Amino acid sequence: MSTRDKIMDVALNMFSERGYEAVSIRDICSEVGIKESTLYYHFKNKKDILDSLVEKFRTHIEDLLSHVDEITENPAQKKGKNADPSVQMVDSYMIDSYLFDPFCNLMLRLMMIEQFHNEEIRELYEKTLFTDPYEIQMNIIKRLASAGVMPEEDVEWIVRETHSYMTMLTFKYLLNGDLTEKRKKAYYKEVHDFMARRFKA
Amino acid sequence: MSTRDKIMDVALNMFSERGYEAVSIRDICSEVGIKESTLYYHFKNKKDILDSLVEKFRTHIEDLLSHVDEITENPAQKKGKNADPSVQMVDSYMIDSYLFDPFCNLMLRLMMIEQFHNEEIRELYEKTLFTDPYEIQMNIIKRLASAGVMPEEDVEWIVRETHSYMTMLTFKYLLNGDLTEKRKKAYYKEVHDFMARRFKA
DNA sequence: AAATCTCTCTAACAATCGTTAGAGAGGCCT
DNA sequence: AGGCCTCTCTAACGATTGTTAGAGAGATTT
Repeated sequence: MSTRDKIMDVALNMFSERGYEAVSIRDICSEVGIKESTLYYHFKNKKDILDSLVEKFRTHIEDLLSHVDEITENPAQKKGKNADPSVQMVDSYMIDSYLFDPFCNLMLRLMMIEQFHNEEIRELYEKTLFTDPYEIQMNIIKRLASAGVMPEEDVEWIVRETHSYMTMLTFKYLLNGDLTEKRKKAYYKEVHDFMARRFKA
Repeated sequence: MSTRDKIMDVALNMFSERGYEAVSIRDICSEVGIKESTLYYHFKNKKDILDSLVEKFRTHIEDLLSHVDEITENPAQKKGKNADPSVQMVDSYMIDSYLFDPFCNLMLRLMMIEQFHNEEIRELYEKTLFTDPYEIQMNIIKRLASAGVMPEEDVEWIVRETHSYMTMLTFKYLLNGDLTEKRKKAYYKEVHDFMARRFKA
């Protein structure tokens, strides 16, 4: 891993736990094992580290969303031995490579902290935790409804309830204290229980 | 308002927006209009301000919870011209004097920021945003079920869905950016829509 | 009237903050 | 071999951090 990547990695870990302003350049440097002036060779100032993290997250999310669209539109391709409904496929993909993913999870924590005094981060926070997940759920469930798997008229409320349940669980288990195996397990179990009830299969 | 109260008020406003560590003693003092040494007459150090805020919130919440218990157990007393079900009464009480209350709302924001590196605050955060609200909903809906208003076997899932919906709305509208009238209105409307659908009355 | 208590001030302390100038070491191109 | 580019270092800068000693003003108690 390059020095630049190491700096970003360490900075994200510290920022997401203590907040951007509470972490000093010297904290980051001593953890990485470099002198302060070396950091300033890779970043023009402290803010530049934060901006780079946000930019990296932006492109990461774009890739992820386009991949989700792909799965949603061609669910048949991805079916394995048991024909999972695309809801479950997309959800398990979102869990593994978004909510459980170390980089994304720490970025969500960082945004949760910084959103109150940074409008750019606030918008990204709202988009990635509320707007995008809702839209993803909506696309999938609309598709299921038009395929006749569920009644058309209930779509909106099914989406709302699914989305709100997943969101609550995310805040309760994944954006609360350390992301331990125990919390991941508890989260996964509750998601499974909800899905089993909602889409009885 | 006493100097001590002014300090706590200003500190809470600043802590909840920028985080505890990012706010300096001088920031607080110049906003209050006192010198640093005066602050140290009222608080033994910076941490003491935070601890005092947490303590104030703790007793505030205790009072609030005991009042909610009172309403839940004697709903008849509080009925006005139209006989609201106690669900709605408690919920509207919780909204006005908890989620919309300036002190409580700012404390929730502060706890949201500080929970990642302060275990005491994390526990209080989990209790006041997840554990307590769930229990309150459970008490009310159990009461409605035993009164025959709704089927007993569905109680658990009705509580879960109500709680998750309310929690999601809280994070989306009340713990996101500034607490504007617009966001309050949007929150209130969505709560109303959900309740109207859930407890068709 | 003297003494005590309550509250605020001036002025300073060492430590830490973000940031920079400039030198040096190693690899690559001419 | 000489020059250039990449990366890291030493050493320091002015500003800001949390905190404290000690004096002074006003009200209250003795």
